[in-house]
Amino acid sequence: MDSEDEKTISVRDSKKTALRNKLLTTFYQEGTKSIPDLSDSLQLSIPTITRFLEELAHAGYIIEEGEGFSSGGRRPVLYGLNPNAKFVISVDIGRFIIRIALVNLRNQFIAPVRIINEGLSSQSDILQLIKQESEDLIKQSGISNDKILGAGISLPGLIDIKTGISYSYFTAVGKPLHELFKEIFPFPVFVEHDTKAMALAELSFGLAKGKQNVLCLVLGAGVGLSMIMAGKLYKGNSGFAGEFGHIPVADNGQLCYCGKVGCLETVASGVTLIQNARNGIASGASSKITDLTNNNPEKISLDIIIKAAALGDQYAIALLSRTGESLGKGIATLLHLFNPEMIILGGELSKAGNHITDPIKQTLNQHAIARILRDTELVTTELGENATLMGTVALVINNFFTKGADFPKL
Amino acid sequence: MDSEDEKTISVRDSKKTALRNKLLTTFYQEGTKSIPDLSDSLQLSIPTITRFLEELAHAGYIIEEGEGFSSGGRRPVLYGLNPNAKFVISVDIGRFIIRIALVNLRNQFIAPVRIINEGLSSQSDILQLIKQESEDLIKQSGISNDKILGAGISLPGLIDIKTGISYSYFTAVGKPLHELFKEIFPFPVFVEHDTKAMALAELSFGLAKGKQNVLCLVLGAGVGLSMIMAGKLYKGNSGFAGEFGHIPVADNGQLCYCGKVGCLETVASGVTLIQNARNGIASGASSKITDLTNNNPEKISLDIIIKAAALGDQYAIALLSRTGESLGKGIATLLHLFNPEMIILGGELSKAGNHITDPIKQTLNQHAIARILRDTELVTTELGENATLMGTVALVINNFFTKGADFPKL
DNA sequence: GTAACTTTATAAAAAAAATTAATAAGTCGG
DNA sequence: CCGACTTATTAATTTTTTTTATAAAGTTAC
Repeated sequence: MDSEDEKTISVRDSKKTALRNKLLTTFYQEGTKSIPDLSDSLQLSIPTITRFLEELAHAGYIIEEGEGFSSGGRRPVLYGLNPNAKFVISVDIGRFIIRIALVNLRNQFIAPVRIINEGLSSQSDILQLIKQESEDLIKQSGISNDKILGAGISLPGLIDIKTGISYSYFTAVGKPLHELFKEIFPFPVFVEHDTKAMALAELSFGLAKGKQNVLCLVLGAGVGLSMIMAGKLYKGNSGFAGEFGHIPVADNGQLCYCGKVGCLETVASGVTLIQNARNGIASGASSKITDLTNNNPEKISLDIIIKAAALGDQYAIALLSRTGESLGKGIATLLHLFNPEMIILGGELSKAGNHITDPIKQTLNQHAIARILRDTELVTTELGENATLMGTVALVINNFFTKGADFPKL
Repeated sequence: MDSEDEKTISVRDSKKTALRNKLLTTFYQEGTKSIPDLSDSLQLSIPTITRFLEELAHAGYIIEEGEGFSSGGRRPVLYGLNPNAKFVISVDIGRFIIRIALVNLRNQFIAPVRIINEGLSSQSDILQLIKQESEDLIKQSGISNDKILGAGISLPGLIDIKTGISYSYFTAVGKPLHELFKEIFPFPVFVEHDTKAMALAELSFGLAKGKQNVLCLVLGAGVGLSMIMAGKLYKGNSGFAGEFGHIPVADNGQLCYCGKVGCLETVASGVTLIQNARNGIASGASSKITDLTNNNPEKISLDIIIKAAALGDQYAIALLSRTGESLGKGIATLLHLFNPEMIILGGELSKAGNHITDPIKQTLNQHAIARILRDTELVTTELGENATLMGTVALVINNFFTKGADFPKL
C-alpha cells in the first residue's frame, strides 16, 4: 500500500516537475516569455500554463517582467526568472590562478570576481584557500547558504567522468573530485573540465548559442578542444574526448610531455611557440620581441609575441604563421571528421586575430575538401576571461533545472 | 472556431501518437514485452497500457506472443509486433552491385535478396532496373503496396543532408536523391549514406546495440567512418561527417583522387594495399599471391591477399601489417578525439582478422595515451554482407515509428 | 474618434485521461 | 492444497487539461 502510494506520487510529481523544470530552463535560456508563447511551444492550453506559472511565481522563482508586443490586440505580460531567487558559486581553478564568482539566475556577477594568485601548481592547500575565499565572498554579499543552488568547479587535466577521479591533480587523495569539493562546500557540487566548461559558455551565451555542431578550440599553453554535437556537449565514454593536443601529427617528431612522440602540441602549442621564439632570438633573429622583453628571454610570453606581431614585427608574425599552419593541418582533420557548422577559436593565442586565423585558413584551403570547408565558419570567441566561470554557472543551473527531481522551495 | 478545434485535436492526437509510437519503437527494438514491463518503463499504470495495447492490437500492429516468466505469480502475456503488419523495401546501391530486399517488421527477409550486377559505375539506367526488380520482388511476394511502409536506399559518395543532393552520383539531374527515388517508388523514400547505414545496422542489431559512443570503420576500397555518439548516429552539419579517409596524414604524400595530397586513403586503403602488392610482386617479391592469381597482377584483390595471409604467406602478412600500421595511426587520432567505448571494424579488409587487427593494436600502443586506449574495445563486425540493407530497414522503421505523426491504419 | 477586429487573461464548467481499488485469475513453493 | 505473489479486468474515483464564456486591453481602418 505505502509503496504503491509513494510510486504514484512520484510519478505524478515527476510529470509536474518535468513541466516546471522545462519552464525554468526555458526562462533561463531564453529570458522572458509570455503565457501564449509558452502555450504554443509547450503544446499546452493557456490556463494550464497560467496555473504552473502562478505556482512558480508563488514559490518566488519567476516574476512579471513588463509587456511584450502584439500584432493587434492586448499586449501579453512577460515573465522571467527572478534573478535573486537563487545563486551559484563558480570556481575556475587554473595552474597559476584561481577565480571565484558569485552569480545570480540572470548570469550577473553579484560581486567582483575574486582572484587568487595560487593554483594547481602551488604547494599551498588551495582547497582551504578556495573554502575561505568563497565563504568570505558569500558572507560579504549577504546571501544565505540555502539560497545557493550549488558550486560549479572547473579545472584542467584528465578527469574520468565514470569515477570522478582526476588523473592529473589531487591524485594523492585518490578521491573523486566532487567528494573532495563536497567537503569544503555545504551545497551540491558540480565539476567540469575547464575546456569543456568553456564550450558550455559558448553554447549558453556565446557564438555557439542555438547551434548544433560546433567545435571550440582553446589555444593557450596547450591545445584544447571541446565538441558540441547535436546541441549538446560531447564528453566521450569516460570524459576524455577532445584530446586534440595529443593526436599524432609529426612522423619523427619531438617527445611530448604525455610520453608519446609527435603530438600536435609538440608543434602547435603556445609552449612550443614560445620555445621557438627563444631559440630563434638566441640564434640571432632580429625582432621587436627583444625590446619588449628588455632582452630577457625568460620574459617571452604569448602576450609579448602577439603584441610584437600587432606592431608589425615580421619575425613575430612569421612565428605565429608557423604555429597557425601546424594548427590548420590539425583543424583540417577535425573538419573532415566532424563537419561542424562553426569552429570557435579561444584561448590566449586567439587574441592574435588575423595573424593566427589567416595562416589557419590558408592551410585549410590546402588540406580540406572544399565542399566541407565551405560549410564551416571559423570565428574567434567573443567571450572574455570569465568564460570558464560562466560555463560552470550554466552547468549548475541547467543541471538543477533539468534533472532536479527534488524541486527546491524558496 | 474551426482552427481552434483542429489545433486541439492535433495536440490531443500528438500526445496519443507519441505514446503509440513509443510502444511500437519499444517493440521494434526490444522484441516482446509484457504489460507490467511497459507500465514500469513508461511510468504509466497497467490499465492505461492495456488500453493502448488493445488499440494497437485492434489495428493489427501487435499480437500476443506467448507467456513470459514470473518470479512466483501469474505469468504475464507477452506482446510483440505483428511481423506481417507492414514491410520495408531496402536497396543497397554500390558501385558495381545493387542489392534489393523485402523485409518484415521482425527484420526477416520475405524473399531471397535480389542481386543486380550493375551499379553506380554502370552506363545503364539503374533507376529503371531498381524499379523493375523491386516491383517484381513485391509482386512475387504477394504483398500489396499499401502494406509497404517505405523504401530505404543507401549509396556511397558525398550526400548533402540539407539539400538531399549527392555530389558524387546522379549529379546530372541536379535533383535531391529522395525526389529522384520518389519517382520510382509509390511510397515514402528514405536515403542514407552507405557507411552510415552500416553504423545504423550495428546500432540496431550489431555490436553497438545499447552502446552510447561507438565508431564504425568500413575498410574496403577506401576507408569509411561512421560515428555513434550519445546513442545516435552523428551526421555533421551537412551530412559530411566521417570523412576519415581524407584526413591529412602523410607530410609529402601521394596525390589522392579527392585532389588533395597525403590523405589517409593514399596510405591505408584497400586500393593502395592492392597497388602495393602489384608493385612489390612486379619488383620480384615472392609470394603465394602469384600462384593464387595465376601470375596475373590484374587479378590481385583484397580477397586474394587475405587468403594468402591466411595460408601463412609472409609477404601478404607484411602487406597487411603495413596497412594496419597506417590505419592504426589514424585510429589513434580518432581515439583521442572521441574517446569511444568501442571501435567496430567492418568492410572486406576486416575479414583478415588478426593479420589486420594486430598491427592496428600494436600501433595504437605506440600512439595513444594509455588511459584512453584502455577505455576502448576494438572488435570486428559480426554482421554479414547484408548489414547495409538492414541498416536502411532500421532507418525506415524507426523514422516511421518515431516521427510518424500520421499513424497509419492497417 | 469610434467601430470592428485581435490578442490576452480569468473563472467556471465540461471533458478527457489516468489512477485507484476491488476483484478475479493464474503460478510457484512448501 | 494452501498461502504468497504476480498479472489481468472492470468500475469508480481522482486528477488534469481543455472548453467555453466573458472581460479586458490594444490595434487598425475608416
